[in-house]
Amino acid sequence: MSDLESAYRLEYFEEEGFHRRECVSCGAHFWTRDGDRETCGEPPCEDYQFIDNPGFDASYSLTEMRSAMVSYFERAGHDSIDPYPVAANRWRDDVLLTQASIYDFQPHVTSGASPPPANPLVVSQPCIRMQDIDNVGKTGRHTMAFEMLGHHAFNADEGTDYAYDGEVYWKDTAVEHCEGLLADVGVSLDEVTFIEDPWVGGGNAGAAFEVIYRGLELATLVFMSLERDPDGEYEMKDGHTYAEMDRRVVDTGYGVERWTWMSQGTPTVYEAVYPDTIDFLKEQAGIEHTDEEAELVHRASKHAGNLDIDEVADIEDARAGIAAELGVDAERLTELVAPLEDIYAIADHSRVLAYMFGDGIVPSNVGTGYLARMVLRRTKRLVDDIGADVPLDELVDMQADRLGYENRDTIRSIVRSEVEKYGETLERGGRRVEQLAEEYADRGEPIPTDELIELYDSHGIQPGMVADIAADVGATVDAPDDFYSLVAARHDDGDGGAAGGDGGGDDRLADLPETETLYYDDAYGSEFEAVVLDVFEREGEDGDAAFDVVLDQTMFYPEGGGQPADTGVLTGDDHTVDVIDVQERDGVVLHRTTDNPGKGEFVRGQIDTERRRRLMAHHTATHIVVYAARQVLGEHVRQAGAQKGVDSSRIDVTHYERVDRETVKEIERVANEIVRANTSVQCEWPDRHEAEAEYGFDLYQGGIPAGEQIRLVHVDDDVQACGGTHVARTGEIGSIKILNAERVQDGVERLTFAAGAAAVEHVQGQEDDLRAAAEVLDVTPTEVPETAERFFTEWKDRGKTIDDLKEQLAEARASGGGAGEEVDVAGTTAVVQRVDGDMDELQATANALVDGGQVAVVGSGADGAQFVVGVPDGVPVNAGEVVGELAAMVGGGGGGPPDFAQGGGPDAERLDDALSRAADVLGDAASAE
RNA sequence: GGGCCCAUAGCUCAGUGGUAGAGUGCCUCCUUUGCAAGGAGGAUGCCCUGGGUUCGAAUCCCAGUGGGUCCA
Repeated sequence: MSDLESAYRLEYFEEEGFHRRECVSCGAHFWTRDGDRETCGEPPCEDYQFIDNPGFDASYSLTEMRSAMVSYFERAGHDSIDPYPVAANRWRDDVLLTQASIYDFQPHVTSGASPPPANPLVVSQPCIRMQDIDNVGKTGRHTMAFEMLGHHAFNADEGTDYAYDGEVYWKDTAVEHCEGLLADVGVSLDEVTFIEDPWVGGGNAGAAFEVIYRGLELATLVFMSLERDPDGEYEMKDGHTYAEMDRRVVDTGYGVERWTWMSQGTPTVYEAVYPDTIDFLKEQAGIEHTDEEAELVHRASKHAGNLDIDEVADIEDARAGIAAELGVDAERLTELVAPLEDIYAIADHSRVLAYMFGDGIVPSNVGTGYLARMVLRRTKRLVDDIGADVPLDELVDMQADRLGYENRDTIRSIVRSEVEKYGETLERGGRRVEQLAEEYADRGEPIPTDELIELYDSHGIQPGMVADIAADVGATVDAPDDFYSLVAARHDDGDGGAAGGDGGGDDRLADLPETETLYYDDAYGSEFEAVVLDVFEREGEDGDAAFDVVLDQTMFYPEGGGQPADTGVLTGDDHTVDVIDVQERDGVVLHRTTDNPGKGEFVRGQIDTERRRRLMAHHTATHIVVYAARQVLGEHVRQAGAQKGVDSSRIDVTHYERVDRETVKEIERVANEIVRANTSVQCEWPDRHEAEAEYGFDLYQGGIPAGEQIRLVHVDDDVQACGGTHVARTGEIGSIKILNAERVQDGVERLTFAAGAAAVEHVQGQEDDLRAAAEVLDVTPTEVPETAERFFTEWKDRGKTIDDLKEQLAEARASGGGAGEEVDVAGTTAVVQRVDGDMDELQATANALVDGGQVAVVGSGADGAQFVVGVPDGVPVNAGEVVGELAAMVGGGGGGPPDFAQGGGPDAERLDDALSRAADVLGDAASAE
């Protein structure tokens, strides 16, 4: 088994007189032009050496740095392409955020299935790395948001089957380009080291260099040339073996922020990248340092590189170490530095939010929306902590402005709405915590861990916040160090094994040719002729026999893209079989039938045209509704899921507020305008990259198709990648009726609508309902709302009147006397009375009797047999026991407090028997006391 | 996509299978005409909706609706 050592011996290094050295501090191997060099140059082996000592000839702003770098690579033969969105899930479904420039080309380009937009190319790609969130502000070099400038080349062996072939350039040229750029900005190449650092990721691997200059990693050059293979000859650090591929990808990453920082030599990267924001925040937070303090902060920053929480066990210790080195008190250092760290983090987080909202992410409890919400809340807390009185939307807007986003109004409005939601959460939580804290403070106990977990998991309140509030009322908190892992444990319920794959797997299927699809040529066609290529016998739903029929060509649309399958029949010479479902597997269309049409037979297919027309109308209408929603709600609206149907369809769209009734009507109005405009619906199959370049990633509303060509559907100004069947002109839809808007997730609104005939049917159905209601009320439909309201208030008033009357009746009964049997129990008069009313009436009567100083036993036969027993204060009879015995006689049970109890049973005929024995029961109960 | 929590007076919320509550706001009266005043009395309610269990459900179970929150 060989290692990668030979992969690092480049001809370029040989020619240029490089030396391979081993770092005396960490043992890493590196290449350098300086034969005397002993360390690799990267912290912790060396400190930063460029602070106050800029490493380039000139000082660059971020924008200047980016354009200098891009133009260098353009001169070196690269095509520059526009960056992709930070929301990577807009073109791939395996990750949420863009974390590197290579993400732009995964998975289809790196796998060789699609050609790159240019080759070689350079791109300055905005990236977000959530995993760095705790380092931001502290290390001086970490940012969550950054631009990774990558120059990429995609190489493949001649004669291979990939979407690109031939050798563009490989390791030597890549390193040469890197040094060229460094020299171009004035770096003395003797000071640069190339550390060998094998790279592994996503099933691929390869040699890689970290490029270090004056203590800072300025670039990583990755040479992806291996793929996972159990028999491979290279064993990598992940423990798997890898083998050489027949394609090779140059994947480089240059941190534009770090280059900017290097050019300026400021104490932190943040001051180089966001000088205006930092000054602004310092001013708002009222931070002023004496010369001596400023000097201390300045010196401390040179050591901040060692504060990486991923590598330092305890950040307090690490800071204490720095303080000791500077000869100051650790506490004093923290006091000075902490607010600055917060300010740095705020600047960075605001940029993250600007990217996220600018690229159309909507805050939510799921996906990227959740990440955005977390960042926003954290940022809001930091702003509050430093005591700056600046609305968060303003800070984010400053960044959005700088980044050149055009949807700044939407961004601001999203941020405001989200800050408000957070405020409500905090207020709600605060009240809850106060109560809890008082409770535990009274008992002199700390708030226990499981209460904290509950508060966090269900109400979003951090333990730190609980502690703050608790302290106000003198309560303490029992917060363990492993708090967050306890929360995580609560979510682990040992998820069951993955669902088994769907059997099938016939080799026969793999041998069949792709089915020729006729539905794209003529969406209105309904009849076709075909040859049965093969028939697979399957087990149907109820164990009945079912068949998957493969034809050479078909007009049946297989389920896909949220559009259900067509149904219909296949007719042969002897018999006709029903097609009940249609699915597609690797280009082969499977027609699920109830009978076997016979392999090799010649059949005529006929699809259910009424069903198909309705599905087409709904599908085109779906595009229109999304488009209308974007017009009305804003550009951030994206389709988050869709299901077409025959009677109605639904689409889920992202939006940061509830869609109210007025807005629904507006969307409906715009949608119907497009219908009435009767514009034609066009389909085309352009090259994927050309389509992306022209229309952007908004194309992929309904999912991301594979392949070099994609199918685009144009409806009015709307363009989407879509594989469905559509009507030819929007007018054919007739009308669109939005039936309902519901919030399916936070930030996702579901619009249910009907199109064409289905829309009319729904309106008719609703009118039927309204007329039925009007008939019951005996008014015209227009008078229904008013009448309903009048009836409802009248009904409520009557309820109150009835309650009053019942009470009066009860009092009359109680004072009228005579109606009931009176007996003496323990020196008090007891009244046993039958009153055939409901429970309220019985209770009122009993209350009235008790108020008169009498024991009450009231029974009713109105709804089964029911009793209420009331006992005045001081009479030694347990009402609950009496009721229990009486109720038992009618086959039921009962109970209640000793002074007032209820009970009953189903045996109404025995009610009088039970009442007649009530006196005895009372007597027994009294003597038992 | 999954987990958890919540829904009761206009508002904020208690409520333990047995007669629906508090604080605040509201109305009336009194006191005082002094700043978030004091006193007395009064009205508040489809206890989210629909099923189920039970003699009896605001309370327990199931489903739905609406909201919150954590995780991937």
